[in-house]
Amino acid sequence: MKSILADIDFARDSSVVARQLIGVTVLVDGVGGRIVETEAYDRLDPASHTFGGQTPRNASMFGPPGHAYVYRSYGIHWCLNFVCREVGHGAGVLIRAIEPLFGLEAMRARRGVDDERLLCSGPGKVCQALGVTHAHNGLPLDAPPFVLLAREEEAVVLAGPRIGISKAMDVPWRFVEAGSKFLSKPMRVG
DNA sequence: CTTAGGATCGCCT
DNA sequence: GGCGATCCTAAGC
Repeated sequence: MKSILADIDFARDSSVVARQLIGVTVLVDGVGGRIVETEAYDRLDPASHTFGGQTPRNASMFGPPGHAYVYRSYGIHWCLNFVCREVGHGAGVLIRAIEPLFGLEAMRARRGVDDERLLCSGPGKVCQALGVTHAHNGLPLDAPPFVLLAREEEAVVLAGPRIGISKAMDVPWRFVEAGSKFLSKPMRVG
């Protein structure tokens, strides 16, 4: 495997970064795989945690780009975001699904399931499988335990509406790798 | 296939 | 008190 570090410009718009991240490999302590599903969120976006301004929970999303924003979802799950734009802006990319490639047994042990398709097919599952918790909130993505590896081939990316939100449903800021079997949900066709 | 409910935390009104 | 950028299980069609 080629270990070329991904050179993502996290200062760009989250929608641009979200598309560029499809096909990039993310590892946490050596466990991870190819990103196949992302969603973009922005300060001027009613569906974003940052829409209402800074709070203790979302503070790291207002921090420097290229760092992690980890939040607790529904009081139970963790969700991992990559911070975008500049300090104080409040934008990020939610990592929604990964194609498991490295550390499969660690993932199975943490998730309690065997089926590869169920290991990382959702934002909460990704964090459970990779061992991401609040302890990772605010950490830089270019230093351990994180590793980002460039994609080896161009990815075919489809865009569509985001999942699990009740505002800005028409904004097509969900990005998936076409044909992937590891998505949280298939991309609507047509 | 679809829908419903429970778990449970941070921030909102 | 209410509501999520969720997940799992169960039940109904």
